[in-house]
Amino acid sequence: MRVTRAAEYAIRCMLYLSRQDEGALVSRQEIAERADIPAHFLAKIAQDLAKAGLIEIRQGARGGFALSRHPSAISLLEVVETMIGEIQLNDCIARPSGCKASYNCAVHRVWCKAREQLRATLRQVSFEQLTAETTCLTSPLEVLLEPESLEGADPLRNEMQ
Amino acid sequence: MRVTRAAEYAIRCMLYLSRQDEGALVSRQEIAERADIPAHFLAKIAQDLAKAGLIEIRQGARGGFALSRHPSAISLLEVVETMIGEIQLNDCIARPSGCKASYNCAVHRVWCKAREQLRATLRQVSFEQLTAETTCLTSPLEVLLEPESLEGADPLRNEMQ
DNA sequence: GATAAATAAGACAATTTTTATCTTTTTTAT
DNA sequence: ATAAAAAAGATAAAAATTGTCTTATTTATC
Repeated sequence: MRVTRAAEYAIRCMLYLSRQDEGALVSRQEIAERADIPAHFLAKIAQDLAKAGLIEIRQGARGGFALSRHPSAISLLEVVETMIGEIQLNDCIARPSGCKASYNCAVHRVWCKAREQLRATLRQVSFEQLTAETTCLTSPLEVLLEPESLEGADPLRNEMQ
Repeated sequence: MRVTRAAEYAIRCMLYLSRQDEGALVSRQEIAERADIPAHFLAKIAQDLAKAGLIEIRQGARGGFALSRHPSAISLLEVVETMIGEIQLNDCIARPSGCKASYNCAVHRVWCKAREQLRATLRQVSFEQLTAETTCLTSPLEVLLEPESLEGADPLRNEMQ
């Protein structure tokens, strides 16, 4: 298991979308700039998020991304696992064939327990909760941005019908 | 955080040593063969384990490795973190500079909580406990080995003075 | 319908990490 | 003195990650 940069970006993207008005469609460019994600990389990430049913993608002029569900129904676990696959702490768990006694191994059982604890913790956290509190994308980031870029971004935002 | 192959090997090595008589010195070759670890890779791993004070290395003829402490005083966490560094679930935690509001970020706090849970779980498990139960290195592996290789390994084992 | 704006898709490259392997040196028991 | 064993470090191979770039496709708007 490794929380990759891609997963980190996915979280930021979802966080940014969660802070918009419900169902708001936001362009990839805006998200990329505001959440500090390489734009083309975000395109790939968005496709994974879309396949997982977390966001809707609208193509074409004035296209962009929008959350498929309310942030209260999206857990941190779901976003992370969409990007890095089901969390496995080690190969022994991931590939039982590599471990000659996984069904009956004490070490294996510890990893399983740790894994389930971790997943439970991440599952309990929704994006609604996260946006209710301060995050990396709230004030501290905005302070760092140029005022113009903030204003310029707004007109790009509209509602998905 | 990723439990690398090296960490997995380190666990197996420690598990193998834990199952010997207390203070037993075992050659690198024997451990490598019996725990299915590439011998030269094990040499590197052993040096990390030795630096961390987990094992003693005896050089020269009839040299080898021995546990520095009783298995009850060695936790799974200590072995894992010796190999992969202090567990961090994501970069945001590892490098606060990369996260613009880590001190005050809701996502950050979730990762911190998950991290401490994981570390606590691994800290609670000692190698004495692990060897008391079946592991990948007990019977299932032995069954797979040729009888000769099992007998041939024994004479290599002796006590560290 | 034409145009422009936006994403989709996929090839490709750079970087980093991991996983080794090999050779030479040093240490130690006998 | 010899041989067995680990130390140390250079090097290579493999895999994963992190991007970038180009071409296609889709869509809103005029």
